[in-house]
Amino acid sequence: MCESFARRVSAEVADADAKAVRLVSVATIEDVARHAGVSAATVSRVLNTPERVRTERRVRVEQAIDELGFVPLTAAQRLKSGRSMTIGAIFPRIDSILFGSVLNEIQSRLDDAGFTLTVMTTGYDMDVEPTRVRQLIARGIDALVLVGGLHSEQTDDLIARHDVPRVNVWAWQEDSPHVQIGFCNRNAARQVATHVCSLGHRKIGVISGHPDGNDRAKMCLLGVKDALDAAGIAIDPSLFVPAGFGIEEGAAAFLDLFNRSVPPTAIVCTSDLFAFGALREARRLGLRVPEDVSITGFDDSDFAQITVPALTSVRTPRQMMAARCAQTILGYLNEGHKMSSVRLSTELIVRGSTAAPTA
Amino acid sequence: MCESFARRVSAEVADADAKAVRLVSVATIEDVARHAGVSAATVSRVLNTPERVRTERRVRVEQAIDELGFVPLTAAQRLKSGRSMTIGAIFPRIDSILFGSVLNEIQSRLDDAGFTLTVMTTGYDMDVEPTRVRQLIARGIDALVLVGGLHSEQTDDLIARHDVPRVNVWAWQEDSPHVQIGFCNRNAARQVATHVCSLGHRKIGVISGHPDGNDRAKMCLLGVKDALDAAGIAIDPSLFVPAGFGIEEGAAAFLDLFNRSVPPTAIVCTSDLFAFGALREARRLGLRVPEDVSITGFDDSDFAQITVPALTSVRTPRQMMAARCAQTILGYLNEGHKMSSVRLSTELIVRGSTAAPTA
DNA sequence: GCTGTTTTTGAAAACGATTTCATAAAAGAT
DNA sequence: ATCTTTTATGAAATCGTTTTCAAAAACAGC
Repeated sequence: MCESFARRVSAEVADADAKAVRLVSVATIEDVARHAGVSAATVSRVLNTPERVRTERRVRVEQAIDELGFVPLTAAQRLKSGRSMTIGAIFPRIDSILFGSVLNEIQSRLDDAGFTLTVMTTGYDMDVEPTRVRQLIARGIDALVLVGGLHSEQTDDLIARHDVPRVNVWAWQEDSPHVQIGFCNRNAARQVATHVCSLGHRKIGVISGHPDGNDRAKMCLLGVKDALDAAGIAIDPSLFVPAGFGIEEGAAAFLDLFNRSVPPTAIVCTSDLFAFGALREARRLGLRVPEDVSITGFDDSDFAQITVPALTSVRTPRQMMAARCAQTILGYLNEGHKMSSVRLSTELIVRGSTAAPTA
Repeated sequence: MCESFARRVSAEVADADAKAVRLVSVATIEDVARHAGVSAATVSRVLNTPERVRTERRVRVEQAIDELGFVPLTAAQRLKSGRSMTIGAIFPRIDSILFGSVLNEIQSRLDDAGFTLTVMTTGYDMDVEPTRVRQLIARGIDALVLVGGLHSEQTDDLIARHDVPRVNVWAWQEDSPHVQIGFCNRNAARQVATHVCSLGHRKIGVISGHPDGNDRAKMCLLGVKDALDAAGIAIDPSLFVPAGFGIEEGAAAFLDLFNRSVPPTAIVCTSDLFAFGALREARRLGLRVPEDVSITGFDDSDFAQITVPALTSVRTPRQMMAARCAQTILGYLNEGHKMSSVRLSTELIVRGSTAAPTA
């Protein structure tokens, strides 16, 4: 009944003194039509195809819209037109220097095209992903952005069944059946690990994300192993320490590695965050970087330049990835262009945190 | 016609072999009803009030829902029930170590309660705010989160007219007419500036965000001035350098300040990012911190601990703010509890980047 | 001024859920 | 077994837009 009251009030207002409209609720398109003395259809046309409404009436309607503060509900639009002008994205988290900047870029590009981005997070828990997909589908998203190439069958199934255009970002694999806009994590990790090997390190610790359910972490590990193999270094699984996301976790993993009887001379981290934690912990332990231990990051975040020493890392094309992702989706939705995969390249950035091991 | 085809296919499937359902589009509640041999009303009840449906039929319906991969469209729900289960938030940006973590926390708390957060950004441009508000209102948000206390008249008006519950975060001011959950920026800035003054600095540079249209920046500047006043230091406007958001901008501002004939002995930054940039630039210029120049940050981000020296900053209660914000909104929406303002406190964290000036 | 064409317009039917209301079925009381 | 009460169910109205379709108005050409 609260609602019917609101509607009644707004109707009264429409008929009465428009100047006095304030703090009054929701006007519908019918209210606007009545206020302007036209039909609802005409109001709708003013909103969507103004060129097919006579100037004189259009102006009158626009005025009415203004006076009543009318905002058309997307829910009703969605229902009738089948498009929600919303793109969904499922990311491990919103924060983190990495995801944030990508989301920001995607969002602002979609915004410019009149689309809205709705972001949901998994907190790195693969099991909640199908739920998120369902929530987004329920919202009628016109397309979906996922992080990484590996997703549960349930996720894939839901997306396929509902025929939602889909783009995977942040990964690129030869044989993926999906549209993917990203880079090869394996290759990127190999780049930085190769650099460390070529400096002469033989005992190399690795701090990575948990590989289960995270293909990026998995691929990074493979890349590091590729490099070790190529350098003829035997893989010692005990030197591979998985860590949860964050600086503290990186620090803890570093401490773990340096509690060994013979600690590594270099630490390869598959995230800058881990490396920051490692750097901090190294300093706390009185270890000099890179003299006592070399440390590398992954992603070349903004903060890689502000540490002492600055962090050797591998630059991943996040801005470009975001831009191409938005562009691909918009091209498909607006122009009907086929979506296609894009493989972006990564670049090793050598800074002060790596050096040859001291004999 | 594409749509009617899809509907036809899904109907056929519903009648035929359900096992074969794959890559087929959207089932409606009617399809489910037909498939289960019940009415749409019953399906709706299974979804919303399952306890009022006989077990035997409920199971049949649940099975049908599963087999058809039915997901109810929120658009239709919104239309009928008036609630969208969506909360809107308008932030300057999604990335940035600060906003990201707050958004993440708000989002995950709302998620737990079945609400979705839709974030829109302004890029620090006040002029686009009304547009964002309009977009969110169009989406039928049940509540809105804004950053800061100062907003355009148009923004306030739209929100009021549409009767959207509103919470301002990230600021707290004595006389605000709105619900605000945050801290006093002025006070926080005063805390850190007072610390610098009490160390004996007399010539203090300030790097802050642009104060126009940004009440947080404005309040921070006032706080710094409060401290200088209290210490009996004359305000020198030329030492107040506004900067755009980011590390680079902080570095540039620092450089500007140190190109003066008599550079300051301490730099107060109203954002950790500025301070990181300043630290980097100081190192590049061969200046020692804190011996040659003291530098302070604002917000105590995670990275304040990993710089060398670690950054003196003022900790702002971001997690708590996010948590209370979500809690307040949920309490109002779900339980009807009146929303009320919360003033959170800040804490000065002294680390290695500040010291007394060397004579 | 009349006819034929084009442009504008409004009435009404969707879109896909929820919800009311009346009826049917089950349970309980005697 | 019958009557009352309670619980389950389905038909139909509804939410606020868009869109189709047919009618009305404007415009042209003669």
